[in-house]
Amino acid sequence: MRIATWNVNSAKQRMPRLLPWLEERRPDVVCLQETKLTDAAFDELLVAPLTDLGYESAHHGHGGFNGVALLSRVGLGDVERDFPGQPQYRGVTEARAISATCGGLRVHSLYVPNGREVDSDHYDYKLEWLHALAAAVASGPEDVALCGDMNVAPTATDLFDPAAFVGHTHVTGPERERIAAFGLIDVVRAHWPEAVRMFSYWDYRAGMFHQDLGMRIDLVLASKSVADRVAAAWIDRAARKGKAPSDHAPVIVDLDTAPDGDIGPVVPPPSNPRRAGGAPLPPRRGSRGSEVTR
DNA sequence: ATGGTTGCGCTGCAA
Repeated sequence: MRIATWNVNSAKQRMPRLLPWLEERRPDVVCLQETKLTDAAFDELLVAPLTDLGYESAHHGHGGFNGVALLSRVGLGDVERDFPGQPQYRGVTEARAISATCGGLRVHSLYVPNGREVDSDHYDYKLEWLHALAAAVASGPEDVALCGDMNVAPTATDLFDPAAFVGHTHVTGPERERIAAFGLIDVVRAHWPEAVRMFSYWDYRAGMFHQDLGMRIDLVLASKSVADRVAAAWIDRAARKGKAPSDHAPVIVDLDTAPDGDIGPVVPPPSNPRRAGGAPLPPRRGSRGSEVTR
């Protein structure tokens, strides 16, 4: 079962990237953030093309800002908008969380508040929001994956230059402590413990992507029961390239055998015909191939 | 350069 999460920065603007990406990567469960749509607009724009691709979907949004969605081809049960005890910002409950049971797993699509400045009410809101989410998740099912834009870089390795972030949000002790307090496993980092420049977000401005000056703030945090099933975990950096990208790249996690031994939906081969069929790579430059050295 | 870009929805604000 393939799970993906992607902050699309407007589902409407990203449709020309999102739909072909779904066809190419074939995720079974997709968590979207920053759709910036109302539920009515999501229904009008996306439900028909998603149905054609085999997805059920659920959306939670008020338009303008925020907005989260779940897409699934492996069931979409017990959909919940917001979470119990979710804090408000200045009297408003923002559309930043939706969860459902997909393929036997409780999946959350989350858009954690940005925090803006450390000395702001938005930062306090961010910390409260993460604390309340941890309590809500702790009282939920054991098999869980929190997927989304956490707006926290877990460690200094997740930043292009730690010195550039001193005094800013996304890197402070309290933010990182709230992420750690979930007691869940950051499955991409667990899969690539030594990787550097493994980013999921690059600011649109000043050629940050071109210079590979990014951050890893889009995470899949999973219970050990789920993390033990991870066969692959990676950031789809190619989706940040080209025309009209989001400023975030998707995160993709493949789970192998389910706990009951059912292998579940099999991920089809890539649609790219040049790669389909497993054509052998050309020999490496300087390779002697199978020649026997005398 | 107190900068840069994108999106929303009107004009400045959020990211």
